[in-house]
Amino acid sequence: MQTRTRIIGLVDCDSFFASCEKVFRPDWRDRPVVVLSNNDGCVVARSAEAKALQIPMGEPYFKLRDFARARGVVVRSANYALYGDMSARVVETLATFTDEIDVYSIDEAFFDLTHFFCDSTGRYPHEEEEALELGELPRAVREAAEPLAEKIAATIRKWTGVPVSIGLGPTRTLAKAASRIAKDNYARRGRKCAALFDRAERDAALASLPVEKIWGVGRRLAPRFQNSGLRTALDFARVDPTTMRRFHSINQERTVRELRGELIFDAVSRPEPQQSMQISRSFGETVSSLDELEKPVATFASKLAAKLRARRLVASALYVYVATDRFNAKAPQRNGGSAITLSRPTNSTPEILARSLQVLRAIYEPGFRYKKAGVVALETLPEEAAQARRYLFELDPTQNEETRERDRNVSLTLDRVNSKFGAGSIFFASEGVERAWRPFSNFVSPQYTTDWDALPRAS
DNA sequence: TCTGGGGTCCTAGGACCC
DNA sequence: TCTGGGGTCCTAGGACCC
Repeated sequence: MQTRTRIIGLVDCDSFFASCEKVFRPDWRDRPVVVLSNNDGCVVARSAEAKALQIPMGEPYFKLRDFARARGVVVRSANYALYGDMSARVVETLATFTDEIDVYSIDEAFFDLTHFFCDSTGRYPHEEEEALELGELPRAVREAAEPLAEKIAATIRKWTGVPVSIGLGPTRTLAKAASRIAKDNYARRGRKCAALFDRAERDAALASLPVEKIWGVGRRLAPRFQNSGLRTALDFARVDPTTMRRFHSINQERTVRELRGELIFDAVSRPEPQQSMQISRSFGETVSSLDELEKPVATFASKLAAKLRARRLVASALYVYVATDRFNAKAPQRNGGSAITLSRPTNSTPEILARSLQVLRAIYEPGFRYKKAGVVALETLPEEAAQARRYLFELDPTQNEETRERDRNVSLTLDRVNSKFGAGSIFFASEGVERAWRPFSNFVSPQYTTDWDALPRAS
């Protein structure tokens, strides 16, 4: 049975982090810009000019430094406060066109335009007059959808300064492929959008897309497909779905179906609540003693609790891990971690902090130079769900209501002060004042949009 | 000083049960 | 005598995404 073809779009910001940096520095408009990961470790975003210089994604900065200096590449440390705020502006602009949006990541959002083109009975005009195959649209609709996408892209650019590409298709996987085609062919076509509804056009486009560029085919699987003669997305789409499942897994079967125009991943609804949340960092310098290791772990635990509260979630369990430098082959290696179930789901800072340190003390082993640690909240639940559950279970006798109330108040005060005076204004002594582990961030731009003192000046 | 951080889903295999 | 078949739950590991 064939259901009505949906019009699914993907807004994909071009070189997002690099573009955000350029918005506030017009003088960098034509310069290569790269943005580094935490700890100034490796390249995570490259402007078009930087890509033209063949700087690879993921390149460690220490390998790039001399080249960047010689070629006038602008190098920035990641500034997530800025990118998060710019991302919200892009989504707000998109929301002026449609309510049906699923923010997929900091630089991508899916949306649905089906309702724009259907009449009051939910049908497309002229749909009966054309013999439509799976994933196809009536010609008139097809020809109107792409200009609308162009308009959305132009509006986002105008209102936020961020350049975006938009792909349209009957499924998420095809919308994603279309956005890539729009990006790859922008110079030649001069358009920021592409659509894959027409069967012949779709086949031609998929034939030009290498198999490793398919959404859902990564670094490990791509060589396997190539070895069996599947070199393009079109080759891939032509494999029988059942065969694909037998030789690979249900994920690859779904990808085949989506490339054929069959809707598998719904466009806008992803109702499942988040299941885990973590804070982890590599350290600027290795640390060895338990005493020193407690500071970053306490800091991550504290940040994690605040992040849980911000999303109105609680954690049912915690996992704490520590690791040595995996790139240092000469140093003895250790990866240790352990989980602990909380007596009751919580997002209070004092409790998460104390329990995290308890786990750390249990897994700590002396004699290693630790380079990284992380604290993970597991089995996260919405606060309301946890609230409702309280009445179903016995209260934990080891912790009375008074203590919980006090912890809640401490957490609320933390949030208020840090929101008013800036993140990190107050913190627990166990987080430490001297932070040898603090990651490097040597080239960070101002918080142009979230800090009054950093507003750009017009002169 | 020299290589990021935060997520999701699926599968295989073991333990255990009838 | 001689080792079925099916189900569930859990965990570790691998794959993917940005």
